[in-house]
Amino acid sequence: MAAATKIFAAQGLSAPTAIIAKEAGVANGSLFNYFQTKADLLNQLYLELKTEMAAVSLTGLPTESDIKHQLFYMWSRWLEWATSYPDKRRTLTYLGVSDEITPASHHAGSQAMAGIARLLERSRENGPMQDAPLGFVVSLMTALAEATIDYMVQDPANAKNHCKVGFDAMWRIVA
Amino acid sequence: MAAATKIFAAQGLSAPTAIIAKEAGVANGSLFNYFQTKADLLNQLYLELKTEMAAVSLTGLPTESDIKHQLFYMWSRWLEWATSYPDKRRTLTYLGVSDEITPASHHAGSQAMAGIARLLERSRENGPMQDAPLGFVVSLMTALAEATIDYMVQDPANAKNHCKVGFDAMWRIVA
Amino acid sequence: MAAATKIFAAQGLSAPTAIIAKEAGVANGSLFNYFQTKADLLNQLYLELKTEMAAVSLTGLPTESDIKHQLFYMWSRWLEWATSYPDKRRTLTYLGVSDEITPASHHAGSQAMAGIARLLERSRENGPMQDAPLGFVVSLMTALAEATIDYMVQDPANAKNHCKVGFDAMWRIVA
Amino acid sequence: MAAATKIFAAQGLSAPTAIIAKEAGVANGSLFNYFQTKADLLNQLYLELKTEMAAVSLTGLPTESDIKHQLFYMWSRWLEWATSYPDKRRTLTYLGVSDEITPASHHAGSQAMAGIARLLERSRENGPMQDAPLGFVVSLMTALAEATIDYMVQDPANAKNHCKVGFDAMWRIVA
DNA sequence: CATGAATGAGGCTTCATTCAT
DNA sequence: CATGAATGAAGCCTCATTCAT
Repeated sequence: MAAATKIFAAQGLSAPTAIIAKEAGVANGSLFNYFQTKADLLNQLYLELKTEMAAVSLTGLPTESDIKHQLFYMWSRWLEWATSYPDKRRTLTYLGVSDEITPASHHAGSQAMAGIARLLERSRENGPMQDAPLGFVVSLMTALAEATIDYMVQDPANAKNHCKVGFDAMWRIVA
Repeated sequence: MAAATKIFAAQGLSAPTAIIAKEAGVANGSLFNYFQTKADLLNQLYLELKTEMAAVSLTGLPTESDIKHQLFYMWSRWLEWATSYPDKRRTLTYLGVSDEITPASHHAGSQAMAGIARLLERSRENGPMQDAPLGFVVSLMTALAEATIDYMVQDPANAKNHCKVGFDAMWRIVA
Repeated sequence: MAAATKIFAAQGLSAPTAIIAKEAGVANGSLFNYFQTKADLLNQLYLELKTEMAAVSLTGLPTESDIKHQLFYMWSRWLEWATSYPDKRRTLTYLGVSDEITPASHHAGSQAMAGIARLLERSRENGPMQDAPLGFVVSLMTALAEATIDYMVQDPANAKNHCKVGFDAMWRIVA
Repeated sequence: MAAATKIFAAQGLSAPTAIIAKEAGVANGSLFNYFQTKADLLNQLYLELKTEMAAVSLTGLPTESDIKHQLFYMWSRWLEWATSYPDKRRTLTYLGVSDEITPASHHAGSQAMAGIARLLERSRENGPMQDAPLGFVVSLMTALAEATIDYMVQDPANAKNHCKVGFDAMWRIVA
């Protein structure tokens, strides 16, 4: 998985399985002892990365603090993870738009983000988006996060500031 | 170009050039009389679609109205274009993340959006993002637009409403 | 087709398509411009050989002679064809028992043998097998022909005699 | 062996050894503790089935009866065995035409049929094929048996009748 | 400039066989 | 003697690109 993440990040999803196997230090065919198909590998990797991202973002959540602080904590961890593991982040981005990822995987991916969605649900209570579908709000937040990450990666010197600016923008949307 | 747009939207960028040629009603070799390579086709298509999108969004801009109305006009045209030509939009999305698109093309694509950027520049004057890099603000707006389009396509019955909700969110970000 | 016949006769149906292409003097991939699939090649070859075999066996049939002479003429031509083109015959034998050959091809193959079946139908009139299903009689005759061919190939010096002995045996079965 | 027979009958001789091992309930590597190579397995299986077939056909032969009755007894047992164990029969057919089976195995297979050949030898005494090579006569009989079996399998309702009709045809050939 | 057959490198996948445990 | 993960050669097939007509 680590090898695949690295190679996909560098070469895109069209990278040959042979390269991944070599990176992993195993033989060409060995890869297919673990994944029946390349598409299988893509789907499992998608789910793993998505799950890890969500899990990391919620680990150590200060549940005692007020909701804005909690949301900011989650947001920070998310963006920190994405900028700390650019390969994982880039690969996850590729996978998210790949047509090899099945609807089932996409659905499972959304499930993994349920915790984040719940946080957002509470954040928008009484806010201007209280009547919009929650899925819509999640999509907007995700889009902002992605755009912010891009900017942080592109201009690392001010990463922390961009992170804050992105969060404030997001907060203005929901609350 | 039209044929390529249609085929890429349906099959992804890995669609064979032969299929595109057939869709266009020409011989498979003829395609290479117009584009030296497949990557060439991708880059030209990217630029064409991006330019069209930007042009459409600004055509008929009510320059006499206040800035918020102008921004909403642009936003509406953009999202209307995207939902009216789902093939163009989907293909443009694919192209946007493809590693076949050269930095030069990406740069030219940004140039095409200069008009939109100018509008946004004026919108955020004195707003909470007045100090952020303009490129960042454009990225956030683009991300919101994409997410909103996705939702409009997914739930066409309430498309108009989603469009408005998305705009209001965007406006809260900048002004 | 000729190349495939030769190679399959020599190496069995598991012969690589690359070898066939080389024998035909074309590139590896060119084969797939003519046959979508290796299975496709097998099926088309099966039909071609079966049809040729049946056609050759009936060409110049002495329709004025009595039925036994006609049957012997057909039988002789058949066995002559098989021994003259051992590659075709061997490949046809392989194809006949391959599970790559579709039921549709088998059916079409039987159709090709309709002329031979008609001859046999007339031969068995009033004979001991007049009440058996015609298909059964055809199968028995085919089986005898195959066995006789094997013997002719194996002992070419007496091929002509084996041919006659085989025919007499067959004639005793039907008339 | 039983597992191999079943799997080969269902999937052809190209069935993976791993599937056979699984069917046999052993690890895929264990198969190679008993057979040095897959070809080895094929050859041993060929011999076992051929031997069983011949042995069954001759068990309980009514040696006191006249030769025609003995031949019919043998014929019936043969065809009964083939229709009772379609997997064994089908696998034996595949093996018979496989190029993995060595000449030595083919020879040993013929040896196993020596008893049947002897019966046929006596049957054709003074008959129309008294001067033909015995091997030829055996081949013709085998061919008829195979064709008859095919028909019995295909139309089981009249199997017994087809068996008798096939025998009568064979008898007319030799006596 | 159009055509479309030919090319051949390269990708995914299978599977007989090995071998350390 | 059993296991089963690992191997890597080999096969089928795809497809961007060329080029003679």
